[in-house]
Amino acid sequence: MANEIHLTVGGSQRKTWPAGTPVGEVLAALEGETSQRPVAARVNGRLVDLSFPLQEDAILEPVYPGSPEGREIFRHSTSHIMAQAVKALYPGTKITIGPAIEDGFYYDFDAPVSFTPEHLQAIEKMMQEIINADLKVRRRELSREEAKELFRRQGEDYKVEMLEEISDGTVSIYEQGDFVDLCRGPHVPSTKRIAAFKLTGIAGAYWRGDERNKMLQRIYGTSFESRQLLEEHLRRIEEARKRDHRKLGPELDLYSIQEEAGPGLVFWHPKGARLRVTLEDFWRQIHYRSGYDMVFTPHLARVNLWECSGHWEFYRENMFSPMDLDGQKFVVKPMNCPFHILMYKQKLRSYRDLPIRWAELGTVYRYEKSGVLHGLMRVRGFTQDDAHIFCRPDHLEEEILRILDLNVRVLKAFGFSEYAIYLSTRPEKSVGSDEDWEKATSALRAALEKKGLPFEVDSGEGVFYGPKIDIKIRDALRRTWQCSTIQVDFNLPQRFDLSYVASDGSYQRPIMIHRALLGSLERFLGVLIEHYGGAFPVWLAPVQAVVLSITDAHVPYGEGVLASLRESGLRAGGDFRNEKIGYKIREAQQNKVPYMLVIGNREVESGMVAVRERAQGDLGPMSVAQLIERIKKEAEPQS
RNA sequence: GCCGACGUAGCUCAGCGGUAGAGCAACUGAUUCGUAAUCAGUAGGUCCGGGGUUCAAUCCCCCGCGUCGGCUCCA
Repeated sequence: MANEIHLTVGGSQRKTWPAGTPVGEVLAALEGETSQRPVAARVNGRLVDLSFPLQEDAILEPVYPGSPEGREIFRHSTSHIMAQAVKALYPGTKITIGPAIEDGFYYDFDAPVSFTPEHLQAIEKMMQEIINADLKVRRRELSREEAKELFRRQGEDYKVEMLEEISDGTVSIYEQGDFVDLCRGPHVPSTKRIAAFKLTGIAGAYWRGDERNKMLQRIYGTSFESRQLLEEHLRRIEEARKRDHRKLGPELDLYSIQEEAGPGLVFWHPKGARLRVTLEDFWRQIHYRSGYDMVFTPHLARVNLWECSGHWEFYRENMFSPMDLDGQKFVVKPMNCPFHILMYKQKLRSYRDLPIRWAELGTVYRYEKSGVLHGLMRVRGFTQDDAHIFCRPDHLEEEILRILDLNVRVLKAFGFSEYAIYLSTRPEKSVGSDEDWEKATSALRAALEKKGLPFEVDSGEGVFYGPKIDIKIRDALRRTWQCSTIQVDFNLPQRFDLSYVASDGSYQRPIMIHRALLGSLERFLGVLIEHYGGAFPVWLAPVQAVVLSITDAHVPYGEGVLASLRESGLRAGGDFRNEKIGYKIREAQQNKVPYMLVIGNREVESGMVAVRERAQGDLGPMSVAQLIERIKKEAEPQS
């Protein structure tokens, strides 16, 4: 005799059902045929399969494929389908793990063949067959021992290894056709529910993410609840590809990286250099206005300095090998801090001198493993927009607040107003007293709160020498980039025995703050190229305007216009070649120059220029003075 | 560093065991033109580098270097 249970669906629908009814049946009866079908459900907040039998009164919420949870579920199911296809096509393949990730899923395999794009096509075909076969996805619970036996018989060593480490007595497995996987679920009820999928890439990945372990083969893919959404997603990837700074940068003649010179070493061409100079000028100005001083320090130092700082001990694998000079070892700097510290120590400092704020666009060299280099984003020589603040403990919160203030102002100038902020706290291995850590961490936290900046706490993710704030910016394609970092340091002041004379005549230890707002100029410029898609705003554009002559007869007038633009400080160029105007416009447009100034008979006669803006098109005639004023107004950084 | 793919003219790419080709760009000439490509001609290559196999290698094999996709790491 089945008991009756009461179910609440969608807040209002209360109904009575026989106990043991599967979730899917209840939802199907309530939803009718017309509405979107759920892929899973929440029962009293817990995610379950549609086959889950309801045994007690519950609040029932359907999970639809379009929701973030729904997507995660069917993507996870798609990864199972892929694993099934791979096992069917390539016997002997061992499966490991295959989760849903942001924008898709992957599955890691230990396979006897090494996968190529052609294999992916075959796998996709097989996956489609599995989907068309409408295989039911069944959940089963068994004891850990039974599961181990099951996977052992199938030769799934990785699953057995995983089971060894699971402490629960019972585990769940999911089956579809002849495929079985150890999995928590939930999953879609049938393979047919995967509307649109695509395999997107092959890569190596270490078993359990540990480089000492075996390298497995990972296949990436994605799936969506409709074909249109999948196509939209693929278009977005295409858009990101078009904006790739590694393509746009050389195309716009901004920079190059050359095999002949070495990997990860950047050459800034004239246009890229203009961009960088503009950025640096802005940066220096805003720092002077914010109470910083600029310093310059050497690129080399005796290895002893790095021994004293601790870098030689802890950071050596990232440093270029020392060079022998007159029997002494010198090292190229991977960081600027020890130099600023040496400058601090040049004289006795009074508490009245603090805080000292020293900023430097310091070029550093770090040995990065060859496989991690990536355009401008990850290089071996780069310039940090570095600063070190030496202050008293009672200054700390105020200084952090000032940094955050400056930080936000600088980022906003480039149109970055959305951040993901992380406060990282004390890690296991660290130096300094509990009290220091506590004070510094709460100063960081208080400053963030006062600024009203929302943040997440990354527990134990601080650097060994102190807590830190990291700010990631979100770009025009909504991708995030780590740029700014603010780190409190108890370690270096102690290692270098820094001190200041306090008001009572005693010697006290200053606190040091390391901070970078843009991070590295190379990376930041790379981010900017992608953020703007190469079409820099007028204030940054390496060339703000080009003068285009229609025929040779207009060249002298055009040269005059160009001269006055340059005279008034604008970055202007001219294209006076014997080419048709359409050709010149096309080229200027491809170079993403904000203003194109067309010069023909009409302009020569009226003493004007015909202005074309790269996005708005033809703006009509304007006097040169008017134009200069317009561009100058647009060229002021927004800070 | 690890796994895999790739490397042909400045760029995008074709080719293939018998000595390398296109389009765009460059250069020269003609054309003097009004808002995203005027026409014609010329020139341009250690086919990433080094070994090996072969009568013969850009092509096949091995070793490097570099790039790309990831992993690990990170500004």
